[in-house]
Amino acid sequence: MQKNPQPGRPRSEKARTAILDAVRETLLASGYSGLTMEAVASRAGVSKATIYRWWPTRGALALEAAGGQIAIGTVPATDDPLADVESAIDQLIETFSRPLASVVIFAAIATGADDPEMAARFRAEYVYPWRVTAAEAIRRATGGEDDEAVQFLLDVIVGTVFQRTLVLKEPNTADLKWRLMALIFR
Amino acid sequence: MQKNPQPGRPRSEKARTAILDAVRETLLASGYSGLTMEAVASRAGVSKATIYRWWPTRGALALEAAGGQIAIGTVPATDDPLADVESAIDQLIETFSRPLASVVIFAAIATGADDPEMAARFRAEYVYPWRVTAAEAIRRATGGEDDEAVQFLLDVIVGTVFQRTLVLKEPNTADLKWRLMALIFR
Amino acid sequence: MQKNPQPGRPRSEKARTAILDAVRETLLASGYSGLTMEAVASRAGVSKATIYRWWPTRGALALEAAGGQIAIGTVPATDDPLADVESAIDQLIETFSRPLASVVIFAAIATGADDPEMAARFRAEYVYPWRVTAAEAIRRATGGEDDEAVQFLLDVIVGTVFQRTLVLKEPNTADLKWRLMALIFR
Amino acid sequence: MQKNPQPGRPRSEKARTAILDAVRETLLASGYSGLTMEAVASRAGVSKATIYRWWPTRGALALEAAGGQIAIGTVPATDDPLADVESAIDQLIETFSRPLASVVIFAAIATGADDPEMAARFRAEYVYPWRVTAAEAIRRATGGEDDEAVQFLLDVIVGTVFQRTLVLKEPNTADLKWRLMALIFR
DNA sequence: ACTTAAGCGAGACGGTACGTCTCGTCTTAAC
DNA sequence: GTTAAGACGAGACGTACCGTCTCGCTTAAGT
Repeated sequence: MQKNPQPGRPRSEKARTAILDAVRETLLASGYSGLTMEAVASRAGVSKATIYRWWPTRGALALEAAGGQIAIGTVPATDDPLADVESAIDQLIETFSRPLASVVIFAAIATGADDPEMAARFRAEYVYPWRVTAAEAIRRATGGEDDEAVQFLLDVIVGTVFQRTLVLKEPNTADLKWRLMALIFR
Repeated sequence: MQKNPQPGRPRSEKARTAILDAVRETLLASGYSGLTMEAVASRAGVSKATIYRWWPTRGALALEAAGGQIAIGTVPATDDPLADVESAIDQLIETFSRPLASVVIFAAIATGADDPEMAARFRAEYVYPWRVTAAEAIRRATGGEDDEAVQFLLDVIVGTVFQRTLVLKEPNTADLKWRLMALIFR
Repeated sequence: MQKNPQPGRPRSEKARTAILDAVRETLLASGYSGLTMEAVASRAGVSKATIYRWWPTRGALALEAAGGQIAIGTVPATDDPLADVESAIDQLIETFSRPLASVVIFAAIATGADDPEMAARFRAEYVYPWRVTAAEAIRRATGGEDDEAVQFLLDVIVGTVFQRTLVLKEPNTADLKWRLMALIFR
Repeated sequence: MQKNPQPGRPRSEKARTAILDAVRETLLASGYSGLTMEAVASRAGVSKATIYRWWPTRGALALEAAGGQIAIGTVPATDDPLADVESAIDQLIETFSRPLASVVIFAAIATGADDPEMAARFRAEYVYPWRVTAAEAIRRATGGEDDEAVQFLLDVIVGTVFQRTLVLKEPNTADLKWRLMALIFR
């Protein structure tokens, strides 16, 4: 027999969905710089106040709207550690190739300059899970490197893939995985 | 006996200097997002029209103002190729550690999403010279790898250093060079 | 049981009043040429957008702000038609002597060169009512002149009073009415 | 072997003419509000500084450029004083009908609000000569009215013609003269 | 059924910055 | 010394978004 946990009109799921859809459409159509609150409100048929009631900044909005697209998948632990590392690299490349990824990841990194909190949240929510499981795979594949060495290899992988796919927009990702594997494991 | 090469009042070197100084001060004080044309004009004691007369966008302004800070130095070719590669990595780390570098490089990358031309100019002017000479050093140090392999190694170096120093803001850069050297040459 | 007749936040009467007051103060202090949107906004403690939301041009703003000062009063129809014509002339002289009248009437006439619509609105709203009732008074006082003759006499009255009080800024208006009465009625 | 009476390059008559022509063209094409110094300079193929060297304001410029069009002709003194008054009214109507007159006279009056000096110069140079000779004609035609009465009649004439032709833009000026004559001389 | 309280749309509000325009002044080299 | 060219500081233009606010109206749960 619980108390009314929240009196009043409940949050409109319809508005929430319309807003997040509008954010995705706007990001794809106009990029992060075109993601204005007014544009989102207008496209979603929603009042600006409703957006601000639930998301403090457009960064938070973009992050939540694109969440499903930018979360890097975790790496399973099979009994073939090399295959697991391969799989970690695949996850990374695949995520970075998604339509919204480039837009939102750039924004997250660039906004990080002004707003470290958002950058931290981005990493914690969307990168960290992959990082932990990928680290485990590398540790096993390399036969027990110390943590610093593993973290370094993760940075090599992330940095290189980021550079190739997002900064240089190199479309050919086929040999990227093999080159990285060869580099790391002799 | 040449004709007047440029009629009219010549460009004021004083205004130019004041503007570029104001840009640097503003970038350091308020970041790229605080770099408004009005702020620069006001700090430089200059009219907005004068800024727009010479720079079309704040991106161009930031690039020119920070130019000296973000140009990665080229790599000399000595008869110790390994030392040359070390030197290339040093140049990169040292450039990325300069006060303005983080701000402007993030901006260049983020703006690149909207304005590929600026990203291209950034690379051509400030990165490419280093890249060419660093590639040559790697080629010699590795005993004549093919170009694709060399480019890949450059991306590994740039990506890793970018990731470590700018994205993760890892202050400890001491072992970064040695880890990269060890990774590449065995 | 009516529906919400106007959705959204209602117009701020405070802002409206502050703007119109600021317009009047600015007109008196700096004339029509000093009536900039920025000056009004600043003096009224209001954003420029709020002004533009409700008035399309500074002309419309001046007209509305000064409306009460430049509307020429209508002429009552008593059973002494000569007294009514006198009263019509008095109204005119009195209106033209008000503090804002000179500034705004000049502006309305001068702007009329570029923007006939504003001149038309000025006449329709602030002059026409007087003109109709004054015409009726003249008609009765002259014993039924045809309309063209009456309109001509109105132009004589308006033109002469305008010339004397506003163009020549002749302060002595005492004999103006009597001279006009004498001219028109022998 | 005379001394150089004025050292240096003499004033370019060509530039002067080009400027005044450009002023007239601009006034006709864009009205007084379109008469910007930049527009005149550009149309005349002349530098702005050259304009400012010789005319202090655009008002002075307009007045000089349009001078020939807005000077009201003087009234001859024949032995038919009534005909002379008629002639005075004709001069007025004819002047007010010239292409540039409306534009410049409005400007002179409107600018008069800010800059009384210009209004005074306008009257002294372009209206006063007519006014003196017209006053003389009226004095003779009315058999020696006192000066105040004559000045009043002049204001009636000027005011009425201004009102009809310039403010109301009434194109039919045929009966205007006769109505004024009838009003003044019974 | 009635009350209460939050959610919602619409849209006005004070601000800030935008990029453009014209002003009147200035600085140069050519004439 | 005057000219054309054109850069300059100043400051208003009208527009776009910002984040906040004030309305009247839903929409449900608790009475």
